[in-house]
Amino acid sequence: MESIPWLMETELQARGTAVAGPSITIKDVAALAGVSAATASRVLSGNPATSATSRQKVAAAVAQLDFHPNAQARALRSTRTNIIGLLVSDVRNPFFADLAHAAEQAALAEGFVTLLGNANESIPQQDRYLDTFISQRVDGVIAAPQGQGSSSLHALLERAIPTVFVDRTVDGIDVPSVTTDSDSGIRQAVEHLARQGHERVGYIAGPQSTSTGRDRLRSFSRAAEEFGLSTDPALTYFGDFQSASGSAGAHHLLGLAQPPTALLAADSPMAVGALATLHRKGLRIGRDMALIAFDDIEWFSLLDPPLTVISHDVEAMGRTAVRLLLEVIDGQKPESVVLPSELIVRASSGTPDPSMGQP
Amino acid sequence: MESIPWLMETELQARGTAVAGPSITIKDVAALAGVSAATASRVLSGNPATSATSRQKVAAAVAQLDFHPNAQARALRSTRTNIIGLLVSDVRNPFFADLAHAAEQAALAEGFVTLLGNANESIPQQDRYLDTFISQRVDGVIAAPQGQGSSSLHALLERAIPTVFVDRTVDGIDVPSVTTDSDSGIRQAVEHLARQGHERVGYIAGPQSTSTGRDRLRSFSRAAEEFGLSTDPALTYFGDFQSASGSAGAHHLLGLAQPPTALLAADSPMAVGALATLHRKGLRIGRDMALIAFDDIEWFSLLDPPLTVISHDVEAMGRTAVRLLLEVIDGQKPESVVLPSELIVRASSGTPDPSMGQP
DNA sequence: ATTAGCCATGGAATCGATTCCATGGAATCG
DNA sequence: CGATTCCATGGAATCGATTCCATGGCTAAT
Repeated sequence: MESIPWLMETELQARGTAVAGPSITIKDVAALAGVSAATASRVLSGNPATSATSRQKVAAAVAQLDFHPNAQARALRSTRTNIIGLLVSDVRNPFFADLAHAAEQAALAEGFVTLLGNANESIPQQDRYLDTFISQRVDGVIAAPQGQGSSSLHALLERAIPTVFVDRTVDGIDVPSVTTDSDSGIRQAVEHLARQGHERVGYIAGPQSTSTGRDRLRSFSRAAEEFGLSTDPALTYFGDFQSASGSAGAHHLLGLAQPPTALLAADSPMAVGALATLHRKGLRIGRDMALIAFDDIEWFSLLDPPLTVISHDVEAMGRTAVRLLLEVIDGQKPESVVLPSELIVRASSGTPDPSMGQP
Repeated sequence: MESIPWLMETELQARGTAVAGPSITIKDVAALAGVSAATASRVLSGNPATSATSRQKVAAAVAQLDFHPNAQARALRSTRTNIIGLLVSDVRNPFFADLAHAAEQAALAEGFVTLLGNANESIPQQDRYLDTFISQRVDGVIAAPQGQGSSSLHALLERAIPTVFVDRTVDGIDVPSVTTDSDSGIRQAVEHLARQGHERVGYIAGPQSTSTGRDRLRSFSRAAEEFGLSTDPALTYFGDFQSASGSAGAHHLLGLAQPPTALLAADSPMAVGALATLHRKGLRIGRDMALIAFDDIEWFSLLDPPLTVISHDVEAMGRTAVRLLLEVIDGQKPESVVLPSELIVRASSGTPDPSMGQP
């Protein structure tokens, strides 16, 4: 048993604040255990070529020194970092918060830690993070991508860094993905509104630089036509998936010469923004103006009236993304997964107010 | 100009999916630029001891090879990782989502990336992450800690890893922190309720294993006494800062022999839970039962009635935490920062319904 | 009993960047 | 014009773990 002078607790305590000493390495552990660094390493990584004796001695030394292996050194040699990069657009959006939580927990269960990046719907910032992920030599990336395959995205794929897209995809880039089949939910929503007697439905679209923005708009247009709603292009407002654009969108649509009697927002922050505008204008939701949101959030059902939404299982999406990513890391080529969406009718989508639309 | 056969794009493209080749190192860059690795390294790290010629040649080589330096190797030698660890309890809580977003953006602006950990209000999971942060040799940690200084927390501090507490603190651990002065906001809220004529106010407390849970309860109790409200201990329900416990708390408090006429929840998820219970019971908020939440959230003002809240500046909290952390990393010993809180009166905190409290 | 085979072990090379140190050439000064 | 300083540069050591490879001690098989 050796004494390691610069580790003596008493000395540290005496100074009040600890001072960074030379950190403990596997050699210290090996020396204390009376084995070589190679053997200590084998014990730590669970290599079966170790005797019970050395396993026990190394474990004791690790505990006594409170040894925390240097992840950088390990990663450098073994080319595995046990880090995954998670790129979302904004964790303040509850959808991405749920997604990030689910992915992070699933990754942790598999021994990975998560580097989080918020792209803020900005392509330069997305690229900044992808470049960082490359430099960090992450074992894999889960991304909700934006745009049409930026240079950093190509750099990622050229280096064969395992990547899975989540929520969104990029045309022409063949990467496993976990997405939502927005079409079914939107179709149900439009059908539901048509049945309630709505004819002019305003659509607050997401940015057309995202696959979800495009897909949902296409689904909406197709369904509007199918169920005989107005296909007036003025009824579509292009937002950016953020709350302020929802407000602006609602404001714009309500100001049309022929305003809609119902609004459908392509994500929840924009729905919240639209809600705020409707409140400000004193419109009663579900009576003066119907509102349906894509994405369900716990408290949407607590609003008065409770919001009709298109719901999908975000937690499953995060979990599945991690599962697919692990398969890619493992050298497999998993199939993409498409999760269902469905309409949940609550009380914000009633029949149109006859006083609306007739100025 | 050399050719690097395994990097030829055509070959990669031909295979459809890229195959991980030997990755490009600084030696490749140096060779292509016709300088030594040492010089290339100096250029890359902005060391002034470089000639304009080599700067230009290295830059060209970096661009041509799309070189991304191996962060692990760099960290191993230089003992700086440019990674900070961010430990929160749950990003699905909008408060922590805002905090995480603000901290991550501020860190990015300073050249740091963020490892995110969700402790889920679980001490073992908190420790798991702190241990991981130690192993990753992060340059600093921002944590919303729980409990009374776990072993991993001490391990962190013994190693002199720069740490800043955010939102919460741990008694007896002297670490710079950024917290909210909950007391002023809670005092205002209680005074406001007293003025409205409430006498029995139910308090849905946070877990007493957190400093915020304890502080807010103490503030509430003190204010209740000061303004002459009932100090009946049955009016305090102990939740865990998560939504379900808010529901349970409201349910429990409403079932008392002498139920309260107002509820105050110590964080927003519990307020949402309480809201759900009130809805389910058909109670009109602000009329049958007043409700005030600690933490403001964008859509609280969109509820009907808009929620009275105790608000604080979460974005500033995240930004400040990063600033303090950088100061600690820089060897300084910054003062802790306490941010103010204030009551925002909206419509959920009206006068008590005389029919309540008399079964 | 002798050899083949297995297995735990330690020494040494390795991962990729940074940094210390010695060196040689140009610039500057007396 | 010779001596001194300055500065860009390359070689080599280094960070801390992993892993290849050779070795020696055992057991098992003939």
